[in-house]
Amino acid sequence: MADGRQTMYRKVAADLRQAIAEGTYGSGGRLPAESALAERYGVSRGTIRQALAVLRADGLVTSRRGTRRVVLGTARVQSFGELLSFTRWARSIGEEPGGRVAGVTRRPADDVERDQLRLPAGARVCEVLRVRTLSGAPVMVERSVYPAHIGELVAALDPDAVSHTVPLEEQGVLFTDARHTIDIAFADADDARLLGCAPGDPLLRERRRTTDPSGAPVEWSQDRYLPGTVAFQVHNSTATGSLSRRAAF
Amino acid sequence: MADGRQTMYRKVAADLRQAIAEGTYGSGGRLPAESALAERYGVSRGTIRQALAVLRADGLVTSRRGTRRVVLGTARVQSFGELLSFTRWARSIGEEPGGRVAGVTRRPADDVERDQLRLPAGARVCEVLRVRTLSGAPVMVERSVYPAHIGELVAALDPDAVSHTVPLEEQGVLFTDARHTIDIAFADADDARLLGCAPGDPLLRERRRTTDPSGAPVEWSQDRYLPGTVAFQVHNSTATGSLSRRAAF
DNA sequence: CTCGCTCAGTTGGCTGTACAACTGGGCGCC
DNA sequence: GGCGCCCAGTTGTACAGCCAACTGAGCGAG
Repeated sequence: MADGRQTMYRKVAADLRQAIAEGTYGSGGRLPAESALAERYGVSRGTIRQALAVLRADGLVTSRRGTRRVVLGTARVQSFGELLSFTRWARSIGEEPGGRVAGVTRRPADDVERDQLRLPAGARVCEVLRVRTLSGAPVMVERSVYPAHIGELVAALDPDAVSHTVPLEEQGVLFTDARHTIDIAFADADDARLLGCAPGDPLLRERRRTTDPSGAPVEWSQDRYLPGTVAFQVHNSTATGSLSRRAAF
Repeated sequence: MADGRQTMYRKVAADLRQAIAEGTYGSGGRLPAESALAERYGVSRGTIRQALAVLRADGLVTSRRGTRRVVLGTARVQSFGELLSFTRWARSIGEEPGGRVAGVTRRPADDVERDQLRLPAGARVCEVLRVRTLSGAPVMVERSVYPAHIGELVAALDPDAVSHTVPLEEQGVLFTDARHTIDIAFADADDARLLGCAPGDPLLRERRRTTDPSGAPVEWSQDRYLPGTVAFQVHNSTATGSLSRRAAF
């Protein structure tokens, strides 16, 4: 998963994840007890519990007082980076990502943008309009709005660059937290032209605000996917929840 | 909420959540150190860390080695129950939920249903078709498929009952984990008739598989929302992730 | 045979300790 | 003034232990 930090609980979690994926415990089967795992890996029970919390958050196992953990499924969960970057995501599923910048505009931030990016009145932003392709076919239109200082870095990138997030991270712009809102939008003239659909056609919309390690917003993006190209999947439990349904009126 | 189990870390988490919502630390402000919170609440640092992990999962605070935690936002996150039950969700946002059963069918499970509900070949299921309303206006069509033994309980419910999940839980059917897949679907004849739209109109689709504490699937449901009525929101970070994007081809 | 009780096994919750890794500000040097 | 180093403060990781709460299976009484 490209996360080089090798701590014990990550190693244990990775090992258990692989064992589950290989069907070692079966679907609906039971995991060994925490104490047994602790002995097997030569670590304390606390470390095992940390590893299992990761799998739990990924929706791979249940956990309930009194009985051993049960395998829920073998779902492949993407790392944060794969979710954030269209390029990384496409490569992780074996598709060839592409993209073309269709427009860069610098202008004062509107009210929504000032709120989302936590900018002062009068601040300027940089908006990048891009169409993203899989194996050459247009799939998604991306409207990313950056604060001016980050926008400069983006604008300086090679217009043909497939990925923007990767070079940004190399220049020290880190993405660590994101809030996603998913609903339906209808294609405007730009969408229709870039995606090859008709104006008014429905698109799956993901709006995303991303923040850096210090909690400062670095990106406010709106991605619009052609129907039938992607779906979003979330795991959720009484113990761990990050999904909510919002009224849209 | 409605989670009566009063453990220390839950109390601390609830208290901090409220303080954040009230703006005590400001947006972008910094939380007290774990050790300071431990002293304030009279608990160990481990318990504080457990409480903060909850807020972190909800996307309320960052956390990074070396510096104090930063407030990310005050987003209201719904409990698992509010997300699972249309009725509870509607009430939590101050709307009056309604519903009407438009059809109950008992039949052999198809391949997808057998896979999702982990049923043996030849098993039968019970499908309930319902239209859900907010303040009388149709908003969503729900197609829920239950294994036969649970389907009997559902079919025995009052047809006018607003909520199905609440009485089911009272009868000992517990919902603890769910996997949601969100994309676009197009209205069929039933959808159009029940929602008052035209066949072929786009709908926001949420497919959901819910499991009980032992990991056994109890429900496989497909909900279709009229555009503009709801949006789904997810939090996500390098540390915690349960959202993924899936190819739909 | 059935019901209820007991009990070993298991996870949840909490404490305390120690050290590692990292941040940000302040201080001193140039 | 500007630069780099150092250090106090803070969170991350890991260990060890204790008890509570709960489950499921097995046993015994009726």
